[in-house]
Amino acid sequence: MSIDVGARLRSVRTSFGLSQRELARRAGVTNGLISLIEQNRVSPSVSSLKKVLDGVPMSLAEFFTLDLSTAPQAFFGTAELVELGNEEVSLRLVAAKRPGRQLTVLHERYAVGAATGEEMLAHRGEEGGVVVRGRIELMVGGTTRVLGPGEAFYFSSQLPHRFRNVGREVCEIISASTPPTF
Amino acid sequence: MSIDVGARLRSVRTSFGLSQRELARRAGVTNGLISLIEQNRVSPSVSSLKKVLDGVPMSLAEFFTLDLSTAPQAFFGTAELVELGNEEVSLRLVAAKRPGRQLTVLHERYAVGAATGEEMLAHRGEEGGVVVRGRIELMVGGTTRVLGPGEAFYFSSQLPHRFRNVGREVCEIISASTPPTF
DNA sequence: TCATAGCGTTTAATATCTTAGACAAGAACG
DNA sequence: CGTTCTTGTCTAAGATATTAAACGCTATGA
Repeated sequence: MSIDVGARLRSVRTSFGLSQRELARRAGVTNGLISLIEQNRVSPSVSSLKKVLDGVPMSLAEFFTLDLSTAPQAFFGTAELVELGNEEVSLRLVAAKRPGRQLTVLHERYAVGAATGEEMLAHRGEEGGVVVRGRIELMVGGTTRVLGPGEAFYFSSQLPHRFRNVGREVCEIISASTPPTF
Repeated sequence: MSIDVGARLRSVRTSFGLSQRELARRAGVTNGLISLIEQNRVSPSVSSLKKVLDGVPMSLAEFFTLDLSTAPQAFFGTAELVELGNEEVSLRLVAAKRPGRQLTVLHERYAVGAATGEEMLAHRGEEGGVVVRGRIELMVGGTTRVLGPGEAFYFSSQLPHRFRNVGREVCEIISASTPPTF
């Protein structure tokens, strides 16, 4: 069928967190038009569709290139995270199935005494994160430091690094790295 | 008044070698509408623009992604070929600067008056080649040109095209096909 | 020279889009 | 409980897109 412009526009608008009236105001059209377009009650002229998209903003090329089937999931429940780790170190991956992902976001959980291994890790890219609970010993390059809740890290992954839980309780970290390693 | 829909459509139509009436017939609209759109006298509705593009055929995404400034070079003079071979085997590379090329070259021979058929060819992929001997008339899109020894061609096979030997001797060309067989 | 056929353009009538404004439903608040 | 936001929807009137048919032009050929 003829390109579901309505669904595309609604998807775009809501993903930007805009109401019909707010988008209409930015685009210089009426809210009623947005409504009619989204219901496919009318097929907008290219010029008015462009005006609408200018309010987002988004180009016509991007609009028609959108793949609705791969509507980016923005929120993930605990059960929707993919478990990648082992008994000692739990790695819960966010947005695992998202194609073309440029980030690896992990919810890491280290058992008492657990570490990322005897060997130092080293790979391309950068990574960073924040400690949520417990205490983690982080070695980066030649430097070692123990981080507690609220403290954070960010370094080039090419530097040899290792994580180790030196506290008396489970340690949790939220981390991100690029390019995606998982 | 950005996004020159009229110029885009005219570029697309002529590159496919279609008249306004022929495109209108294929698309199921009137020739007058094509004319008005190409002059930017009206801004077509998305639905009618899609109908028009269906007659080419081309998707809305491709249409709005078109880069009018970078029209791919379709013809190459002798001086525009890049010499890659040695004394034993001479390799004159066609469209050397074209990125993402995916071709393998073949050898064809046309008898006097021979052609690839009355119908225009159109298929996926790309093709190119060099005339070795004789003269060949090549139609690509809306353009026709007679090529002689040393001259060459390279175009997207989606553009309607036809070869015809208009000389008085056998014509040899080195042609290419896609996807690459070697 | 006239006739025919093709081309892109233009115009008047019609179909469709777009606006302005009103409507009903839901949420926040006193 | 109302009041006052907001949300998306709907409708009649106005603006614009689209059609059908004609125009002027160029080329071809009898």
